[in-house]
Amino acid sequence: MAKRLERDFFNRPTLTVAQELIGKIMVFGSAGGIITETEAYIGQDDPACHAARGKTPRNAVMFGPAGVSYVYFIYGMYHCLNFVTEEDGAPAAVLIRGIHLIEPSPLLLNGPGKLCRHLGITRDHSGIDLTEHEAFLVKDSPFTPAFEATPRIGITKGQDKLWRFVVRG
DNA sequence: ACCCCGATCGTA
DNA sequence: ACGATCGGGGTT
Repeated sequence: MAKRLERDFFNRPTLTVAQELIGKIMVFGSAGGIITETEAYIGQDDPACHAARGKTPRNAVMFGPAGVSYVYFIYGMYHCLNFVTEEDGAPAAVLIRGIHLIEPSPLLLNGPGKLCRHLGITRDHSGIDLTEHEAFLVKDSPFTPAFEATPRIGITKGQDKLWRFVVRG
């Protein structure tokens, strides 16, 4: 039985967490699957990070403790799911861009908007402590897929950084 | 009060 | 490669 990832997993450098999340299992209600694609967004010096221009009501949870969900609404129609990283006070998070769903039926959810749409994740699911919630969590797994690093998708600033991690093949 | 733009997606 | 789409965050 795979073990839940605790706060000490998320409370580390964001690039480490983003890479190690590849292959881990996310559980959301009755849905569960393998994380296949992530992106790192790190603090004030990352122009693509929502927290680049300081704390606002929207990005406030990024400034809080690690292991908490951060869901935002974008393009007037999509939601995107992140996991907060780094120590309390340091704004950073990992965007979950892809999941290979296993339960209740196999399905590849590639793309953060599609992922949230299919699972029914909205801003109501932002600010949830994944180390405490009984039906929203991340579990360890026996998988350690090979992955590659690329520029992040859909951003106009910070394209020089190879902070997207995606399963190879 | 309001303006503007985006961590997207699907089709071409 | 590009246009549809539009809520709401950030600033006035």
